[in-house]
Amino acid sequence: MVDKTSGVPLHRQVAADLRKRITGGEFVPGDRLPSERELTEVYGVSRLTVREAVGLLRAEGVLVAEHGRGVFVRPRGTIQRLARSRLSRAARAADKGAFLADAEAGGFTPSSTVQVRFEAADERIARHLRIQPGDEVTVRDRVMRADGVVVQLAVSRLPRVFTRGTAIEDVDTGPGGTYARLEESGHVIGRYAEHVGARMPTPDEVSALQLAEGTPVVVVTRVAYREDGLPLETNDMVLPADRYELSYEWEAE
Amino acid sequence: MVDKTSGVPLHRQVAADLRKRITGGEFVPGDRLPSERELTEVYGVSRLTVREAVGLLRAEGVLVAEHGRGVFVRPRGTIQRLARSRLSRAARAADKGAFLADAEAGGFTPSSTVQVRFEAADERIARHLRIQPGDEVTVRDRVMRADGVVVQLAVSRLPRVFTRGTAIEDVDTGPGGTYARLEESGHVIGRYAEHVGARMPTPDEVSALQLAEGTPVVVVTRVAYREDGLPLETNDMVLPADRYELSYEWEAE
DNA sequence: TAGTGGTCTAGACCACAGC
DNA sequence: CTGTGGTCTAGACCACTAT
Repeated sequence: MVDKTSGVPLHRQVAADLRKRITGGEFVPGDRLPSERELTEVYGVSRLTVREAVGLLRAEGVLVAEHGRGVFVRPRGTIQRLARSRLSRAARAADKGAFLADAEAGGFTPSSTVQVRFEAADERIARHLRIQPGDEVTVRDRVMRADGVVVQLAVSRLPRVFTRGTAIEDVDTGPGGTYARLEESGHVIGRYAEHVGARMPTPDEVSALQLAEGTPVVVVTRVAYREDGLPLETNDMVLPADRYELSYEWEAE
Repeated sequence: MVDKTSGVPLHRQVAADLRKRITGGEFVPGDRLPSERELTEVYGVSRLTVREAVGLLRAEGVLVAEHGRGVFVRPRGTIQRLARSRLSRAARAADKGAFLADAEAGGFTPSSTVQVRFEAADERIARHLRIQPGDEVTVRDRVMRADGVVVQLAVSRLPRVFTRGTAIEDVDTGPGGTYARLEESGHVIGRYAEHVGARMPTPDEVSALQLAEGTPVVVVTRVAYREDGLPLETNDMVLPADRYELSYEWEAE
């Protein structure tokens, strides 16, 4: 039950109690909670109050609701680990782009859909690529799937001067992907930088990535530089935070 | 207004319209929206429906509500960039730990509160540190502030065999911090690894970091290795995602 | 004091899942 | 068909902010 005189909002009391029962092991991942109407009787509050409590825990990523079935303790998903080694030249030589290398490591069947288009660089892209805003860039928009489910969105942008006449402007870039084509054109990759952040997804991303409520997205912007330091490509990746962990390692100093 | 026959839930229609008006520039960050009661008249729906719409946009991090004042378009915070160079030995030689180096780069006044305790390693820590679960570890629990506001939580753990008799077991580790003391004891850092993820914060983290609704946290686990590959330390950091961006860079191949 | 968001109730109907 | 979560209304009172 709840204490209606404590001053603590009832839905917070209910949420706290459910959270405690879940972390205490009374409900384990995958379990169905009592229905909302049952919880109104258990706690002696209205249905809206129960729904607000459940809503808090959904926003925290603790619970997921399934229409017509019930409210469940969210099952723990499999974490896919991405290490920087996925960008090794050795992997490219073996005909694999970064995502195919991930797939091999993760043991899933990869597929992806690509759209190619051309646009004018906005201010952020221009800064990353060290070009002028408005300069033409080649844009490769990819939706990546593992065993059929979308797991990653990636938008790659290159100054068009580097892609004209290459397979980078085709949907299929051929073995080794974009980076292999760049190196064939004499643009040898010298350095990578990745900028990592996180935020809540847009509604578009929620549907594209089939995100459960309370799931943030990890946003990675990778910039690939030529050996002389000139930026060649930016790649904006959006990953569901509950399915990915990124790993970086480096020598001290 | 809304279309009550379209089948699309009213609160989603309201949320979509508000989102469009915000991205369209009708409301800019910091602006106050019309009150909930005004919006009920504008859209011709009940107050709960308006509140559900506002709730969606709050969960997305688009809006923030202030009790008694109104609902506002969330102002964009300053992004603090963390690069791996903060861990350079040069910075340590200049008497600065990683956080002080960040502060200098970011132009804020740093302060922090530290608690030291000892505990038995759990399974995850044991795996990272390559010790047995139950082995004693020294735990340094830090709350870091920039200009007085909490910006980062960090929990550092080291096998106690490396810290006994050193200032690492004191609240004040002295110039250069934990890593400097380790190196003085002959444990020279050879390599770092960072594992990066994101999730929604726990209620404790929400209050400790004063997080606005719809703000995920970035979770970084850093492992520092000795030159011979032996793990020396794990550091679990929790950062508000709206205030941080992490940067990593490395040479190709 | 007036206006704001925060909380809560009682009740209703709809859409979906599963027997 | 029953039970589930999803949506919505009308109305009420409380807590906070600003004037």
